[in-house]
Amino acid sequence: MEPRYESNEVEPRIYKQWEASGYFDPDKLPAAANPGAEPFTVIMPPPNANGHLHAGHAMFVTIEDIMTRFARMRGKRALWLPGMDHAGFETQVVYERKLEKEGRSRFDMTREELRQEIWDFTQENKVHSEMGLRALGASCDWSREKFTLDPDIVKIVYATFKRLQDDELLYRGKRIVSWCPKHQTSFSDLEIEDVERVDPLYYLQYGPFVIATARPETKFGDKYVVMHPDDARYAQYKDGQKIDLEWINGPITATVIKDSAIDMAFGTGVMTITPWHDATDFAIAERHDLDREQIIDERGKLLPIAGEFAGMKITEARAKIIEKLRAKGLVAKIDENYKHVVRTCYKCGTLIEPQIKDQWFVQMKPLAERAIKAIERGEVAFTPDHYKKICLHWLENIIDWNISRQIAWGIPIPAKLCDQCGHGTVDLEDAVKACPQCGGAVHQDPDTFDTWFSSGQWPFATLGYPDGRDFKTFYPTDVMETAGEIIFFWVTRMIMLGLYATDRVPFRKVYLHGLVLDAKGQKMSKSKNNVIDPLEITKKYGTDALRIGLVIGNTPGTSLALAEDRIRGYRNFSTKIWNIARFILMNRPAESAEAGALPDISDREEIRQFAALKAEITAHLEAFEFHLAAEKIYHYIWHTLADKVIESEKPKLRDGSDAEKRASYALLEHLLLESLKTLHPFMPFITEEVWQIFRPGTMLMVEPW
RNA sequence: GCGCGAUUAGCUCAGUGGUAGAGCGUCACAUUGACAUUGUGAAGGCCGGAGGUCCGAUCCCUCCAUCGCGCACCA
Repeated sequence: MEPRYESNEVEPRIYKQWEASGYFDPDKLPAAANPGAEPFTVIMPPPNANGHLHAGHAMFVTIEDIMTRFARMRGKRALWLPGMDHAGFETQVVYERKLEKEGRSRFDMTREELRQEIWDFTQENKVHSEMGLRALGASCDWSREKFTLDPDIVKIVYATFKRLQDDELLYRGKRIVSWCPKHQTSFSDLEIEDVERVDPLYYLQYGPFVIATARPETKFGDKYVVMHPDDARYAQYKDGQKIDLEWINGPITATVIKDSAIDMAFGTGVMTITPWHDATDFAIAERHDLDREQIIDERGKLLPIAGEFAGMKITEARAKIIEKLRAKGLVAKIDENYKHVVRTCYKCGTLIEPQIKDQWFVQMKPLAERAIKAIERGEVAFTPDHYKKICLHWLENIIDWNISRQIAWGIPIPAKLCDQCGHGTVDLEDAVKACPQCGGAVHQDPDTFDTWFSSGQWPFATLGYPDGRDFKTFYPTDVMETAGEIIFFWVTRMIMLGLYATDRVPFRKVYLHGLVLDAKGQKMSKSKNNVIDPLEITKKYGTDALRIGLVIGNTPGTSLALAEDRIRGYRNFSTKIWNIARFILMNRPAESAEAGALPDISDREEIRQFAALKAEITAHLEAFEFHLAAEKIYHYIWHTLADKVIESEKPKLRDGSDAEKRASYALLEHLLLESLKTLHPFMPFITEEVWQIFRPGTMLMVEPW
């Protein structure tokens, strides 16, 4: 053996050997020959094909690889199916930033040009990410790799879309949606971030009433004045009553509306409504069948209805509008310290401008009900357990899902829209030539799907639902391992869509890991310049050191501070293992290579002790207690095998009889090989390398656990 | 507002109904040894606060505090 362990030499060599062996493919495993072998399936959360791997990827690779390797060694037909995500909106944002740096803009390109450029961009990134996963030791089956834009995946997504329409769970309609004026697209409720702010609250004189608003710039079209039906203060005003009054740009006639959504305790208990730009107001307008007018355009600028303010951005218009209202004597008072919550784009922080738009919505309640039942019945179990409650709470309060996005990069929505009435018709075969509603001419829906609509179908789509052989063998999958952060975006939707499409849960267990933070416990971000590149750590200390460093001391669901010190400590552990192996090999009796040459040492106390430890570790792995399993084998190898057993055998190895020497060697070799096996899921490279030095021609990855 | 999580050694975190553990750091001693180091040992914690259950609570229950995070259409 070399005096030093060179991870940079060993790791790529070992990985190639594994890959060449074919054992990543469950059909080529020794277990495949055994008809009784249980399948074990993990579908990889596909990394976004828009950038490099980060520390979070190293975390998921480590945990999923541990699960997969453990299952494989236990004789299961282990499948870990890799993939890459086109990541619609996320990728388009990344690409737009790139364009911006080059002095270009997506608004100067056709959709087709943009799509082609982003396609090339993702294909390049995909290769980087795939190499990164290999460097991290991922024992996934590359022959089954999927991309979310693969034609077979798209076909399955389309079939689900159609089925949703046939089952009347899909509708297209003018609904108020969350619109980002910067990104020029609508979102679902999950892409919105609520931010607390302090703004002025303006009390405006509206005829005989005083209304409170934080957004005077939306008030141009306001012609309904709403109050609670039980409000004694306004009992004199009747529902539907007309009132003439002077408003921002001249006299108007307002109509009194009584609606119990009004909070009598807020402000004056009276408000005017702007249904086009506010969800509450929209709901009131729906109930009373009121007119809706657009005030603000898609870029966040005022429309002609604003008169002299038309064309202004809302932020600059606000002060000027208040100035004018003040001059007209319509400002009753201003509360400068009004604390409220505003909705912003999760990506750019721009204020969300609600707009009424025609979008595709999935009616979620029926889907959520099935998911709730499945979770309550324990058909899907969560680690850590408290995520169960979090999921149920979200599912119980679910709202309809807007799955349309006004961006080029994504799966095109297979539908035709009517030029005249706007009606939408799902059309998978390009067969719809006229609007079934009014007979008008139709055009292709220019929108794409919310990327999560397709990712939500990932477990069954990747396995070739409904007829694929893999689907029959490997679905439902065993575990979905992913980041706790995307539980609503992804996990709950996979459960709902999986149940909907296949009538079965997509996975039996969900394991959620936390964030990987920097050494100081801060979230990594480019702006803070504290991003740790896992591949650099790997080069410096070895992948094995990084992997076990991500596992020990990390419980499911909690975040982990990644300190380089710790990884260095585990690099030292690699060195320790190497030296243990060297020492034992140095003491190998000359003839031991021949079978049966070593004495039987199975009655030694050390053997029994190890067997007991192994049983504990196995139980921890079954229970997803990877941190305990890893710490126990780590501690055993260093502080029992090296510090105690080897030390106590040294005198016999040096001065004992031949028989004693051989017995000592047999004991140490047995304990080392068993330790390597137990450590392999955590530190696959060094364990494989050392194993093959002792057992040439065999492969630890497929040794029986 | 509702909910969830956290609070344990200097730091980062495990853990258990029976006098508290790891890694890193600190200190002392040893060691050229299988060990770009390692070994032996030490210091260091009223296990956030207050009640309760129990023979016994860091662990279970209640309340509180602080921090973090979700969810929430009050203009």
